[in-house]
Amino acid sequence: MEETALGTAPFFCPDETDMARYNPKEIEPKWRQRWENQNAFATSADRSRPKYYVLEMFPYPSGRIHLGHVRNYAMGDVIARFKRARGFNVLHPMGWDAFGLPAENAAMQTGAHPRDWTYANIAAMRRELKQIGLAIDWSKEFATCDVGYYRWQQKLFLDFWKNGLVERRESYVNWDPVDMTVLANEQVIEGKGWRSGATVERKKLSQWFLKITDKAEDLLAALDDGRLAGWPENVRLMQRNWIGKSKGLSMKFRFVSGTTAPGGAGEVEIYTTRPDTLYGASFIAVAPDHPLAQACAAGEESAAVFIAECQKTGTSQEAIDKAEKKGFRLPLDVEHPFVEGRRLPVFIANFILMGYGTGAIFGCPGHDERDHAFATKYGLDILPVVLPPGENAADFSVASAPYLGPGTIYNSGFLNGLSDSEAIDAAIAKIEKMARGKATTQYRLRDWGVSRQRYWGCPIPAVHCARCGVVPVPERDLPVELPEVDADAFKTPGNPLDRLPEWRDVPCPECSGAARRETDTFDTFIDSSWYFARFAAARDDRPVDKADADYWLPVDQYIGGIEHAILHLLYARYFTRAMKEAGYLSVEEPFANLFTQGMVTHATYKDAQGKWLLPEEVVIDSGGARRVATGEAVIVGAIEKMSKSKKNVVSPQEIVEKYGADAIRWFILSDSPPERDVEWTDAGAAGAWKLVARIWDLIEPAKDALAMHDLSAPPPDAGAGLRRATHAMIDAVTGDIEGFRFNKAIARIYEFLNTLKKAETADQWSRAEALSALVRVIAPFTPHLAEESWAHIGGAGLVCNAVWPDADAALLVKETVTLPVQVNGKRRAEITVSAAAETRAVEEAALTDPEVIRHTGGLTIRKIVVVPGRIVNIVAN
RNA sequence: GCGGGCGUGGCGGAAUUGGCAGACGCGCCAGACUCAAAAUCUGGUUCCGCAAGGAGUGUCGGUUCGACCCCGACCGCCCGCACCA
Repeated sequence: MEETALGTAPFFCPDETDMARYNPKEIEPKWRQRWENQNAFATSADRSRPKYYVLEMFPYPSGRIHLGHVRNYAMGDVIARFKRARGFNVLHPMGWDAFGLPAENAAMQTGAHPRDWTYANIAAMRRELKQIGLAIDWSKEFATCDVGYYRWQQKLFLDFWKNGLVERRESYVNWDPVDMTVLANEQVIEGKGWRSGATVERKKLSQWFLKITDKAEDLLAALDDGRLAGWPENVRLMQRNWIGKSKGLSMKFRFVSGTTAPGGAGEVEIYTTRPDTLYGASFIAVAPDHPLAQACAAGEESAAVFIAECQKTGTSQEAIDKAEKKGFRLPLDVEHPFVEGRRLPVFIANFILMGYGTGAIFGCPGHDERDHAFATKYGLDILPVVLPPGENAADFSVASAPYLGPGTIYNSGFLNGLSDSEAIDAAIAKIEKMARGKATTQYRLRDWGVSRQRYWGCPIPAVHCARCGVVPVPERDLPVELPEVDADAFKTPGNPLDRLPEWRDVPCPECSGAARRETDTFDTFIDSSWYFARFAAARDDRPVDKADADYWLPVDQYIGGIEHAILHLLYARYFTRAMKEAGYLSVEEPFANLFTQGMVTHATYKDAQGKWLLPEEVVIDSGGARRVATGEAVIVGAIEKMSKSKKNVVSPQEIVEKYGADAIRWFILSDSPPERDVEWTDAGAAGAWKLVARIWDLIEPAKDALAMHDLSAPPPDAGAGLRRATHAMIDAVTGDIEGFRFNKAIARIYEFLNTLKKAETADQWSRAEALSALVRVIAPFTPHLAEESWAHIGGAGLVCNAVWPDADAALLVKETVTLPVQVNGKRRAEITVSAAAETRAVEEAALTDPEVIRHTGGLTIRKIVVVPGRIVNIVAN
């Protein structure tokens, strides 16, 4: 791991003298109290103004606010405050994604009940969030574990069920054979159960599914038809790949006469996206779950053993992909459809997935990575059938590696000479003509399994009756509340709900016979798939109020981590469509604009024994990194995402305590582009504190400046340099906030501070205008400082209610421009010309410049490139 | 394994999207203030070179009057992968 170079200066910490300049500890709580007293951020019922719904992904109540949260909510807060200042009716709510596994883990470890643990965390985190000074309408707050929320989720599920969006079927879970419990992927560490250490197996359970694949086509179409124009291209691309639409061929291979498939099947159906490589086929492989494999296993012990072996891989895609490619030769061969007499062996293979296509493939080792590895291992033929452009058929080989690119088909009978894409069409046409298969469309997307065998989630409102089957809980019986359990119940593996007969055993809603409740709870992704609608349109008697939802949705700006690019965002898009179908919403896309922010990182520290150390245990001075307590040397490791396991976490509370909320907000937005990772450094936070104090130093002598100068009256000196700088700053900052370039907005503010400081000779009117603009543009970033400053210079009301300053276009126009002049691409001189100068005049000015003459002496001028307003390049030799 | 992203001074980053590479901040250096230090203020700060000048945006190659930006190959790091949220 690379050692990290860090500044060696001792950390600055403001002392009493500094606090006498500007004391956030007194000033910040004061303004937060005023905002609360005046209900400043309450969402207005006034529908005449244009609305703006800004939402950050709501937090999981893990216990403490971390800097990632601060970054996320600070960004949303800048947008919310900015849009308020621009006259929008802003909705900016906050809530808690409160169900989930960590609460049960905590129960196991500490004996605290998940409910108590969760609500205590919410209370602590709410307190911490409020200290950041967010412009949030707290009256909208809810947690997904509130019965008042999840009862409406149950209602939505029943509606979806009625509408045919819900299905029950079998699927695999990770099973810990020692603890006898279902494991989350997260609880599987290198193939072993996290508590028992036992090798995890796959086990089939009957589970609930939402049929997201039915909407795959529209979920895909919306990515490209402009409905998601406000989303980053990379997220749309990831979703497109995740949905994974492919056009291919489903076709049947006949078993060679003489070999009989168990169960009597005469053929096996495969799916392929590369029918152009059919002549390169050298084997057939089926998934371990394929009926053919299962049938063979029934009569053949060794096949059953192999299949059982395959089941010992976890359920995650990564685990399946990375497992060594293994196969089991079945006593079956198929006929090649085009080549008389060619026989292909049939295998069961661990890398074939039953859930995709038909669960069977033909292997073409010459042109597929996995098939190549498989064929090499089992000594199968590797035939090249696609010739790359520019290659010679005699020399080209795929013996050592497959060729995956485009090319011309050869060694392939009637397909010879066609391009790969022409050959796909030709092969499909031929197979269709032979009545052996047909062109089909496949999606990689699988249906959404929503059952979880856990306590701390929303109960699924269903009852299992031996006579009536699976029966929905009647709406009058909603909510199905989570029953009370002892905290001790979590120490026993498995789902406590299974062990509560008094809750579990109920009469069937239809026949009143003995029946059992569904004891699975919902995937917490469901909770987060409609919370935005509930924020906008909560009512006590239904999931959402249609009129409110119609006014507020879609969310105008959604902000959250890139780690949610696929699952959460795709599920929310699906759920919105399902809610529209059930008559609750009018939109199908929940988030008009999406911004994905980067992570907060920090250097990692270890002691000589390799134990992780907290940043607060480490001091960095001229002697390098040392332990505060003992003085021993500390190893400085890589800069990584803040995580508890590596202890590279900094508590926002400490920073707020030390420097104030404005400083933490300013720094977290200033250092990196919002979409990129930001490294937290104490020095950076200290720098932000200095900035806060510096702005106050500038404001302090200007008491009542706004009262003394009537800014609505004409300025005394329209062309003054300071006025130009002020309006250029307003223009730049406004554009940067709208474009989510907060770091650049902040750089512009710094630049303006430097200008303002130097403009000591400017008239008082222009200075008042500059300060008035400055205070209003810093308000979204450092709201407490802005309020204090606004009051000090005599601004009317609260600055959070003040209108955003307008840039005067007349002051943005430049009269002259300074152009660099290059000679043969190297910058040699600079000329200043009128902004309206003609190309001829610019050329003239460039050629007569003494530096240009010096560098072109003795050369012939071949060409002059003039890019108006940008650059001049003289080509000479 | 598959999918997505990133790579620019000592550090975070900027570059109007093909037009002055290094805005702004941190750090560092020098000066002012101070008995002194911190804080504050002023100036400097990509590298090599006294200078003229030269080199330079992960590496190699290409397109162009002109490339951090576009194209090709490679190297390194990070994120996601369906039961973590």
